[in-house]
Amino acid sequence: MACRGSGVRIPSAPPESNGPVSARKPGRSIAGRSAMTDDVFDFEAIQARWLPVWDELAPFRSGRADDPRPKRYVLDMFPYPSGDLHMGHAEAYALGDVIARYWAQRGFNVMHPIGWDAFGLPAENAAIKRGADPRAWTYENIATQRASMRRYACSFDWDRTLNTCDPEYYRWNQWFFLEMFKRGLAYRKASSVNWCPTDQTVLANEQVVNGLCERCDSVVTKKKLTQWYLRITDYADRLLDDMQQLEGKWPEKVLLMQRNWIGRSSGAEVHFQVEGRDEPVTVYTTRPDTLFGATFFVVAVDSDLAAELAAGTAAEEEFRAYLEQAKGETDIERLASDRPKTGVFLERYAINPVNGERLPIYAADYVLSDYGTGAIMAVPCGDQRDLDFARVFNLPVVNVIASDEDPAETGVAVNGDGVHINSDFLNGMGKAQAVATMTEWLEERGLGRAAKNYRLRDWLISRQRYWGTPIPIVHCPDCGEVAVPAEQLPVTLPDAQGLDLTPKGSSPLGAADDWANVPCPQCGQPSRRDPDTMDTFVDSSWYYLRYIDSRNQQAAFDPELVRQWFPVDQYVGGVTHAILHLLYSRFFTKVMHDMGLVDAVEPFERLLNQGMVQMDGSAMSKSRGNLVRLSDELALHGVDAIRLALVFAGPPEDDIDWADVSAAGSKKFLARAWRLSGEVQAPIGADAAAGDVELRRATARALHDAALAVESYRFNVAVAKTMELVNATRKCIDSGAGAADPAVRAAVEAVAIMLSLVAPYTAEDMWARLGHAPSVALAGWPEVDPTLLIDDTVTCIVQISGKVRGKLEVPVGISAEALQALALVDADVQRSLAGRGVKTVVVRAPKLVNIVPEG
RNA sequence: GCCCUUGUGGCGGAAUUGGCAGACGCGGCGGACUCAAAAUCCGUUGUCGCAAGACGUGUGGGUUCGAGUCCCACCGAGGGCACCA
Repeated sequence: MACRGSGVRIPSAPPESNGPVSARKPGRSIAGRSAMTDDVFDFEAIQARWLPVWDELAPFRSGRADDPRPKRYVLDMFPYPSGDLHMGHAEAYALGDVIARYWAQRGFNVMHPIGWDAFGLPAENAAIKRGADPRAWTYENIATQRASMRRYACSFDWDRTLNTCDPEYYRWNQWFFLEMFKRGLAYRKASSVNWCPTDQTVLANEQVVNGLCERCDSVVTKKKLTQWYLRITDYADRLLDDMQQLEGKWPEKVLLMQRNWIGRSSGAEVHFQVEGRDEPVTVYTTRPDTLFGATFFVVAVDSDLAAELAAGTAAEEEFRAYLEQAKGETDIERLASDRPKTGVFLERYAINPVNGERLPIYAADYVLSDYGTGAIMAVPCGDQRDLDFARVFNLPVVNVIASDEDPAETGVAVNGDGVHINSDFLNGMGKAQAVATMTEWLEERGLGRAAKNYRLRDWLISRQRYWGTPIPIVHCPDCGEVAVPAEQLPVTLPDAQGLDLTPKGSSPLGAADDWANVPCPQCGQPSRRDPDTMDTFVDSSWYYLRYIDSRNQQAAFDPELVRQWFPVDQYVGGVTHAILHLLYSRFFTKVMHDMGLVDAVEPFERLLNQGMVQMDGSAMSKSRGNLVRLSDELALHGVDAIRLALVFAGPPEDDIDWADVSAAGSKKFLARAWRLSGEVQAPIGADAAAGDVELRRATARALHDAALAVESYRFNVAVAKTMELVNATRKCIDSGAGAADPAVRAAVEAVAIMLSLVAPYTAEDMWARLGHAPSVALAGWPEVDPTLLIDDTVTCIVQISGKVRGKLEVPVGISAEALQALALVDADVQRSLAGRGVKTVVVRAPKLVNIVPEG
């Protein structure tokens, strides 16, 4: 069976000097010395053999203070403990592990932590459904995932784990919140907020996708509520400008999405007098140059200004009805495209500051109350929305940008650059000059000024749910909002026992009187705790800092340790978090920088977004019936084969269709590689330089190429290079220098080390069979002799008019003249030239000659 | 509608950035071993053609001695943004 040809010997067990290792090898020490047992790749036995060894050796512990190796922080997005790990986790963690293990092999002190994002709605909802305690349910799931992760054998430092639902963790959420509160970065305000009727809680803007709740797809409605916010808008410019240093290190797509989300625009504020009102009304516009084209004025229907302007006018009743109607609309309805414009004339007029024209004021729902000032000057010739509105209400259109088409006729606004007309002192100017001139004109007269605006809103963090971090504020009838003193932190969650967790629009914590009733920390009179909990994105906005010092009882982390490890060198996770989590984390990092806690201003040096794992073209899910269970696949093919299959399937950023992946093929390759380790006959330390030079070249090339591939995220290519080396070694043993050649040992050792990035069990077993002590994970990436990367001779391609017509084997150092001469006398070339003369010859020595014939 | 990304064998995907297209693997085909199968191993596999050869990287044009790679136009797929004044 497995014995092929001659020269196959029975491989010996690892030397006894390995002590604890050989003692742990079932089947090998007892009856396992037959060729049959030793030459069969038994992944279950291999997994069972090495897991306990690794537990003991802990090769990836990163906390030693005296570690002289340079640091590298590799971070995987931590999982949500909603059940066992699935295929998506398997891919993400396999990819992150390749990077972490590679840098460990390269001699870095790699910190590769893992923890659990353990607070949040899914856990709570699942708990409600089963009548279980969310706490018990969460910790059970964490235990399950933890066991799965251990078996999945990522290079995690198990000394650093954290759960965000532990009081020792969320205590520091509360501490940060209070630090922000002190600095005016956390504040409470009444505002119209997004409300999910299913989850019965408010949502941040970022959690509303196309008018639907990001988690449950319910249609989101609006509610006027007083809630806690974090002042992320204070950091808008820095969040935007600091992205320059991420250029080329983060996916362009993510940077673009963040830029769009922040949505900075520049223009001007313009003050308009309103008849019958003392104070002018200010509007924001990106096109102050089109002020002469303003023919009416619009205020957001749900703004305070609209109500004020309507009060006491003949239009008041109509306005009220319109407001009611607008309030009842969901974002879905409001944002529907090609929806006709609606509005109400308020019987009031604003005065255009540049020409004194009276502009009728309308209330409309197409103007947003929370962007800019909630009021706009309407320029129908240049703005499509204003033009649409003008056409519905028969308002005049004044063209201020020269164009062949008349917007009033065509219904298409002219919104680009162009020569200004009908614009008095701007006539004849282009856009840029006109904007500058008008802004200056306004500033000189106190009628306006240059201004910037953002799409980004402050981050609403209150949630009316149980399973989260309590907001550490006490509401006192006299003192108002009072911070819980730092020494009283954490404010722990009350027991869920006896609380009604079903969503009902107010926080379950508010009903826990024993918990909620406290004396005011300032004046001592009876007060109540804030009943809301924090958005779980607060938890994940700084967990990567806590890992650095996760057992610290005195502080969130030691700034000195953070100085050593921060920022994260490589972050790996799904693109689904391109806006929310990454934006919030960047914000937190900047706040902490301002607090003097961290040096860095950006948390994540490099970012890799892995794709999703699908099945038959769509996302795996139980309801679709196309769910591939990770645990089944692991049992069938083994951990290494699944990891290898996922890494080899394609570029990490691309989606993987499990239907296109061959786990069986991966297993076959691993067995093939593993078998080599039993055939090596040269002793440890044999001088490879004395071995077969072709195999030595192949080994050097493979190590070199695989390293380059890993460093540029082309992990699939790194695997292919490993496969090539296995093939070359196989060939060398079977039909070349033979198994005793020292180059064979060097090649197989290189295979084990390269394989250790993707298939740690197989690699470790190979390493032991080669006679080495564990762990292969820290064996070190072999030095490559650069002279082996350069061949003595190369194949020179001879082209005629760009088509390959001949090949020459030439020395690498050949001169262009010699090569040209050689090419021209080549028999194949002469035949193809068929007597035609030579016009020009392009020589790129030593690899290419291109001959251009005459005619 | 606007912006971005992308298009290579039956399939997943390679190609030192302008220099042998299809590395590596899956699948297929042929063979060895086997009573047989599985496993394993060897060979083969872009298309057309018996062959020499011709044609081939979504389509059409262009630049170049030479284009998967650069430029223009179009077509298809995926993603982001979408009343943000």
